Amino acid sequence: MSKLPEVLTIGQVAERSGVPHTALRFYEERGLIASERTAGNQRRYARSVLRRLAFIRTAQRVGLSLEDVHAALATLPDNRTPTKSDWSRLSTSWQTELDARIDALRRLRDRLTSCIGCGCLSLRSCFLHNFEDEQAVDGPGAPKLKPVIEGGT
Amino acid sequence: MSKLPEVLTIGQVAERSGVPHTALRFYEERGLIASERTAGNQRRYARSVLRRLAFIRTAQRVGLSLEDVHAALATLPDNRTPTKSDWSRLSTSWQTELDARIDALRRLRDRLTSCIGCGCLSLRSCFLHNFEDEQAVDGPGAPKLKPVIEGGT
DNA sequence: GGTTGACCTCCACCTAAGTCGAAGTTGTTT
DNA sequence: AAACAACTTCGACTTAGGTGGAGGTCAACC
Repeated sequence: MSKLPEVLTIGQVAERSGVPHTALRFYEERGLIASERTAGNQRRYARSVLRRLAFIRTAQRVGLSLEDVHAALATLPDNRTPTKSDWSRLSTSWQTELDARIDALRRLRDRLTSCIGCGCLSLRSCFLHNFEDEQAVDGPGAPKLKPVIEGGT
Repeated sequence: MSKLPEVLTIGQVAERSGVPHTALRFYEERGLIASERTAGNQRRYARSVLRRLAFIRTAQRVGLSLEDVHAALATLPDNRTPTKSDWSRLSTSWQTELDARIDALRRLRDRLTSCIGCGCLSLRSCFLHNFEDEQAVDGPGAPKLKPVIEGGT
C-alpha cells in the first residue's frame, strides 16, 4: 500500500475504467463526472470517478440513458455528504424503474424458454403468435399495446 | 367474432401497436417487419405483425438494438415454418444475453437497495465508493473494468 | 533544454433510431 | 365524380452518444 495515487490523469482513468478518453470528456461536459485541473489546465480525477464510471456504464448497459443517470447522480451533490433522504430519493425512484425493467426482461426470456421447451414448431403457441396481442379482437377501440420506450425521468 | 380483418393498413397497425407509422416504415426498411402491397402500392400487414412489433419494442426497451432484434428474427425465416433448430438458435443465443442483462440489472438494483438499507450516510459503504473498483491497487496492470456496451451479436 | 508523448480545445463527423414536411397518389364516402 | 383522409416516396433534420483530427500546450525524461 505504498503509492496509491491521489489523483489520476485522464489517460489513467481511461485505462483503468476501459472508458475512452473521448467519452470521459464527453461525460464531463454532460456533468456526469467531474475533475480538477492542474496549473497547466490538465484534468485530474479523484479515484472515486472509477466507481462513478462503473455505475454509469452499468446503468447504460441495461438501457438507461445518460440523462437518467445524470438526473440520479445530480440528486447526490458532489460537494456535500448525501443525506438519508438524498439516498431515498435516488434509490426509490430507480428501484421502481429497475424492477420494471427486470420484469420485462424476465418475461422476454421466459417466453423464449417456454417456446423452446414446447416443441411448437408450427408457431401456434409461440411468442410471435401470442405476444400479448389478445386484444386484437374485432370492433374498434382495441386497447393499444402499452407504449414502450419512454426513457422515463 | 364477425369481421376480424385479414390484413391491416399502416394506420391500423400504428394505432393498435402504438408504434408510429414513420417507425413502421423504418422497421420495414430495416427488414424487421414485412408487408404486402395493394394494387395501388399501399402497405397491407398481416395481423401477426403486431406480435412482432410487441417483441421488437420489448426487446428495445430492455436495451437490445434493432440490429440484435433483426439478427434474431432473421434466423426465423418469414416464409417457412421455423424448425426446432431455428428456435433453438434464437432462443439459446438470446437467453445468454438476457440472463446477463437481468443479472446486471439485479445487481444494480440490489446495490441501491442495500445502500438505502445500510444507513451509510458517509458514502463509506455505498455503491459510489464500492462499485466493483477494488482492483484500483497500486502498480501497473490493474485489470480493467469489464467493457460494457458492446451490443454483442 | 529539447524531444516526445500525453494532454488541451474546437469542430466536423459518425451511427442508431427515428421524425417531419413536401409533393404526389389511393381509397372511401357521399 | 368530387372531396378528403389516408396513403406513397424522398430527402432533410433531430437527439443520443459518442469518435477523430487539427493545431497547440504540458510534463517528464535524457
